[in-house]
Amino acid sequence: MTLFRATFAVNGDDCHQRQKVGDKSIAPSTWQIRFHLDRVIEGGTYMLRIALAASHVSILKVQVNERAGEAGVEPRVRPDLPFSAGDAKPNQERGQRAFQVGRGGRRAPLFSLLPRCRAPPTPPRHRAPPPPPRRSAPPPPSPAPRAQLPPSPAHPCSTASIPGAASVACRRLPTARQQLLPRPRSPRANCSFPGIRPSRASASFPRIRQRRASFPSSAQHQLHTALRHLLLGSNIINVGERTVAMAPDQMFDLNFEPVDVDGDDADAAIDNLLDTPQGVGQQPEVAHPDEGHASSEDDNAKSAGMTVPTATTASGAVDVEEGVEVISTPNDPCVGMTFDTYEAAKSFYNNYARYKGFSVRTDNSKETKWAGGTSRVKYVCHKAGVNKKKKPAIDGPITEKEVTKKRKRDHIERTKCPSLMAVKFTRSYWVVDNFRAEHNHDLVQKFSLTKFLRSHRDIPPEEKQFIRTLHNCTIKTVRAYQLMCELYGGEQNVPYTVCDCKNLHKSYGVENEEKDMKKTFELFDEMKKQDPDFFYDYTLDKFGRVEHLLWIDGESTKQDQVGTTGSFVDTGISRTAIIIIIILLFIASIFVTDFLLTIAIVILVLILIFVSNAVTVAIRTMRTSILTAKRHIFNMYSTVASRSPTIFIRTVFLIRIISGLFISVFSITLIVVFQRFLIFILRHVSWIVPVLRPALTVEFSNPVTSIVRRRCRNQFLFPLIDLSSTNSNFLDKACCPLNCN
DNA sequence: GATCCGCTATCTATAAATGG
DNA sequence: CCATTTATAGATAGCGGATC
Repeated sequence: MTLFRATFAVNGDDCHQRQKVGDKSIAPSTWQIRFHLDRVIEGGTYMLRIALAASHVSILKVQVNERAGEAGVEPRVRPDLPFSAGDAKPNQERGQRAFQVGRGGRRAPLFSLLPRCRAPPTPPRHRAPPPPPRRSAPPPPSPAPRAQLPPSPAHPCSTASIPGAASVACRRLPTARQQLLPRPRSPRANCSFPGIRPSRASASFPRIRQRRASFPSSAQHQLHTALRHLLLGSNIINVGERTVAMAPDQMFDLNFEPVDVDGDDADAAIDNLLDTPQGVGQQPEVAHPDEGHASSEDDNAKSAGMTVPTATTASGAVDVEEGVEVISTPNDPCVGMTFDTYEAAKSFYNNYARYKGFSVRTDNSKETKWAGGTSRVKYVCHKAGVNKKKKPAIDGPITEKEVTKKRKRDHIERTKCPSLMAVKFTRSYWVVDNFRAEHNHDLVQKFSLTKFLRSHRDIPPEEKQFIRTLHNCTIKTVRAYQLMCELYGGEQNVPYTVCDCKNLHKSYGVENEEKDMKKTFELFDEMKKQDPDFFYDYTLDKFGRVEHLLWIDGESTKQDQVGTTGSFVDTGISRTAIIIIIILLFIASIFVTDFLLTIAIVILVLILIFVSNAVTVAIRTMRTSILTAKRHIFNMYSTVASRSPTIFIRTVFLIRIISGLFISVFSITLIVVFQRFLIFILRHVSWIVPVLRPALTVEFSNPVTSIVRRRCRNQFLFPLIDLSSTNSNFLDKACCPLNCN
């Protein structure tokens, strides 16, 4: 039962900020969450789950049962739990516990503290042999026979939250039946090793967990320890002589009776709940020899001063401490290894490849009739095969394109690398039927650099959502990436590049590409309701797309000051431009004796000056009077006037040319009257609009290519477009009365 | 006949250079 | 810093020969 879930978009202002009390003093703010429970089980066990994001040194203080101490109300916290020095500061009065995190410069890693959704566990088709006992830590006895019943569908995890927001969620303790089910810890069950016990470094090397393990350990360990004590201390784990925990993937309903589990599982449950990588911030776990190996290559590399991953590290963890990378050691693939899906096989091989320092691609796949689809897939090193032959040079004259300097591109030189892993479908599962480990090229030795390899670059879904949220909050792409670097503890830990963020940002624009016109017209309709004089019209091309768009706001005709307000039609003419034209005419008459040539030169100058000026005025008008929101980070002038010569404003063109010719003969007053007369005609003589529409509308693009139009729409109308999700109030801002401040 | 293997052509998605 | 462009990687399918 999720009681509260906060997001930046909806309630970003609900962040727990300090409050000013009086002039100088600052007091912390407090959230109080009340659980309205219909049925409370006395002596039951309930779990409070907290996600915390802090950018500075922060103190988390949790108080449970504020009525503790009152008559008939028992305090539900254990005041006798020890706290590690530096990890937590107990304040045990009235059941309070306070923890300080983020101290020492390193900030609490964000995502490692957040709950996440897990996919429903896939029942393994091919069961792994029982693992032998560990040497270092013998496993506890199995509490109950598992996997006797088919796994129940996982409850939809509703605890996923937008990063950066606090969330409080509870989960249901497992029922007796659920305890008999295989614990969906990881995709490890999707893989089995013939003759080899499945290790934590096997196919259970989930990418997301591996990535999360790359957070720095110090602050994470602090918070982990703090929350661990909090959970252990607040009657979560102790019921009688047994400890109580929850299944990691089961929702916790406060109205269900809790079920005990053994202490080790409780320990693991909390580890899983906190989503903290094993061993991070603790003594590195010594891996079993079966789990990996420290090859002679590694030793050689070490002796050569290179940083190599070692086998004696935590599972899946990569940390950077004083320049030394620490990662886990996945098992090598071997013939006979089985997987549920070929995607799982690829994921496993990809993780192995990242540890080794190469990238993976799919070489080819074959289909057979009996399999009903792909039956064999071969994954190879990214340097397998040979580079494509370049097309032979075309005889003939050298074109301009060939002369133009070509871009520098990354080039992967394929070396016929023999490394591969082939999996074959055997009617029930996928089995590795071929594996070659040797490479004929150098591998990436430093683990943190492997993120640049193609197959290892990825932005996890939750971080995509986070970046999108940042983007909607006007945080630029590069800034968002810098933030992620900060959260990861350094750019070397971020599993993607700033270029990936840019491309992700670009994809957001593509999503809205088909919505912009609809949103624009909705906005225009709204504006028309508020401004009865507002007028707009449009034409469609043969494909039904908006070809021309015209709008006139009501303020344009009410302003006496020509040239500073108005719409695309009423762009007016600036007095500065008039002076310039008179000077140009004077100069031209001095140096050019031919009358017609003089007129031609003047017309050209007029076009250049007026069109440019008109666009400038129109852009300024749009910026100040219509697009009132703050998300206008685009260079309209360069878009319309400089970069797109196909775009011009016919209306302005005609009006300005005619006006400019009149300037040399008549007074400025006549021009103003003429312009206002045109506008009056446009607004009040209905039949003239369709007649003059082609000349009175703004040409946005060549309808064939639509590139210019898309560019113009993306930049010019983008603030009107992205109305989804977080900026739901943007429309209200944009629809405020025109020329409002 | 089914399968495997190597090679090539074609298409698509995208990384990243480029210009404004 | 952003939108646009474009070369490239990767995916896919097809073909022919070899092998079982």
